[in-house]
Amino acid sequence: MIEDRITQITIEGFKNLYNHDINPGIIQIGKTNPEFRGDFTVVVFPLLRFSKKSPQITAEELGNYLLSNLTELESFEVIKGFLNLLIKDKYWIDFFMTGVNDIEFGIQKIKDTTPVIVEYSSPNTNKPLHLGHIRNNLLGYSIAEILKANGKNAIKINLINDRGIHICKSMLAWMKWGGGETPVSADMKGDHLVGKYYVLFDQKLKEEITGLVEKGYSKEDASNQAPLMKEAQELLQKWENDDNEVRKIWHLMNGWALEGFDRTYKRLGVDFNKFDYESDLYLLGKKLINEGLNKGVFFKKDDGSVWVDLTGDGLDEKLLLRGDGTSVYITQDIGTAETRYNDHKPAKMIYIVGNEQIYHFDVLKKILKKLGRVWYEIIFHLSYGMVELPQGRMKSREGTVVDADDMMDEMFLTAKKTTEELGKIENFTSGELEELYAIIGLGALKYYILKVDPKKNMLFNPEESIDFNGNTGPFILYTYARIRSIFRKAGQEPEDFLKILDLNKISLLESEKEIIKIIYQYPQVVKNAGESLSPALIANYCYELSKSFNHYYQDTPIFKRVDGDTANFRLILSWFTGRIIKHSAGLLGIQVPERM
RNA sequence: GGUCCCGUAGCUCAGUUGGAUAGAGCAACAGCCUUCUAAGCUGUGGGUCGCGCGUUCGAGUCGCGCCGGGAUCACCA
Repeated sequence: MIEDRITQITIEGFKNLYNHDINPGIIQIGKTNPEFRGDFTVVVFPLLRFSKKSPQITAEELGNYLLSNLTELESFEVIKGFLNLLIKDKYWIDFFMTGVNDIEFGIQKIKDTTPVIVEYSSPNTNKPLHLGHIRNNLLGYSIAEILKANGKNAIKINLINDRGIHICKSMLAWMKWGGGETPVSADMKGDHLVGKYYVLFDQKLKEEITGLVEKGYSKEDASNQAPLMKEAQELLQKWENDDNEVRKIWHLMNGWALEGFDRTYKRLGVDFNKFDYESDLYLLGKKLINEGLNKGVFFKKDDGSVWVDLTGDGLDEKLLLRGDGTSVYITQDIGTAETRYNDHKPAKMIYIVGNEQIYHFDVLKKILKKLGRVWYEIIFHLSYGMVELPQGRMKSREGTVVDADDMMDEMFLTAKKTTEELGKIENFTSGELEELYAIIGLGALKYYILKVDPKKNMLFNPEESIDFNGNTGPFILYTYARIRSIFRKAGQEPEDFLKILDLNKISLLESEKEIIKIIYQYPQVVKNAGESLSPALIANYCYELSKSFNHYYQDTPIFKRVDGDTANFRLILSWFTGRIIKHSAGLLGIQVPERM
């Protein structure tokens, strides 16, 4: 990195010019603002206390020192307290040549085999996935890919929340009113069928509660004593007691839900290294609760329920086990964390879970700490923001959710409609078109979601379809397709041009240097994205690069009407750009088309 | 009420560890296909970075206090 050289020689310069040893930390090197001439800018203000001279003079003196000691430096210019450095084209051309020959450009070559666990998706098996889950899945998948590009051993785990009172509700409704309906008989995806009964349960329960309230019960009593609620709770106890009949139905309905999820995952293009099932792990949590009781860090109330007192940590008392002995959510999370730690000894356990559960993870870590699990510190909750609709957040039970499968259908149709309107379907087979629509539709959706900073809430308006122009996924795909098209027209593959590439006579256009400089940043962007676990950085970068290329392409002939060496260079520059677009899109889980 | 997150153009979002006159896209308007894909490119208009005080040579960025919005504090997950 040339920045490191600038830093190093600046330190040297301060020693020679002013006889001061300065700390590399205070040397600020940034990109030069586009309105000025230069590639990098050294901000001299923080250095004045060492030079004891005015900003102008200090910058001049440092500039001259750099000019005679940094061979890559072409010239410099001082404006106010800013020392703008212009780097020689040769440096950029050399970088270009090295990068283009590095087939793994941008990714970390030093591999770290210590596992980093990324838990994401983690659906409940009582209802289908919605747009919020899509955000979760895309973030999880992308973050794992970004970590891999940073040389980490990312392990993707999906924890299936397949037990609990919510599952029992769907089961109960199906047992009572299902009439033996199956996904086949109903011609419905399994997860949607199970979800249908979850909603039905809720409706019937509400009716019961209303009835009870009319009879004079308080709202709270009515909710607690509604027969359906009691039945669901009994079902949960039977389940925990391994009741054969209950387990059979549970197995059946979970199977439907999981089969449905599987199809959604495949279509969305996400995958996992491992599936954990809450039903397998929740008992471990109970064991740890006992350990805590024995150690005296938890306590039991008269009704038999188990609690932990976190008031000393600024939180509240938290329930760990119900009075009837059944587990709650956090019970199994304690067991799961312990198992994962023991099984993998990971450097980090990243949980991709919505920001509504910040408190939950706070509690989890504090509990593990109380149990003496010092590794609680490796738990990192990536709390992403909600996807909101114009009328507020999505609510499954109120039917204000955007279903994941519907969403993908819609994106596919929009892609189809747009492509047809633009008249770009000639020379495609119908199979190729299907594939193209899927790539474009999903690309638009994924980019739309991932370009937003994960921790921020985001708005989705179903009335306005996701855009295909401007700062969008299709824009990026289009740029890639354009580049591929160039090679079809040029008649040879990039490697053929690379073989005969001669850069000796090339002088860079501003727009070419601009693209090379953006490519130059790529490894650092990948690194930043890995450190901050933010696919948004990759998305914004990919857009920036695409935009820059489109600008270039608009008024620069790539291989027509230019001499051979220039054409070779421009072709290879286009190829390199395309490679970075494809790679960065890949980190987002976005595929690119050969044509569109 | 306690804790946490957010507030940047009409809308959706960027804005590196504090640096130069705060950027994109959409929407609006005006242009550009006889040359490699116009899902593109160029231009115009649009801002009290919620408000105030402070730290600093310098604050959208850091600190404190307000205002507004959201999340959470369940024998829900």
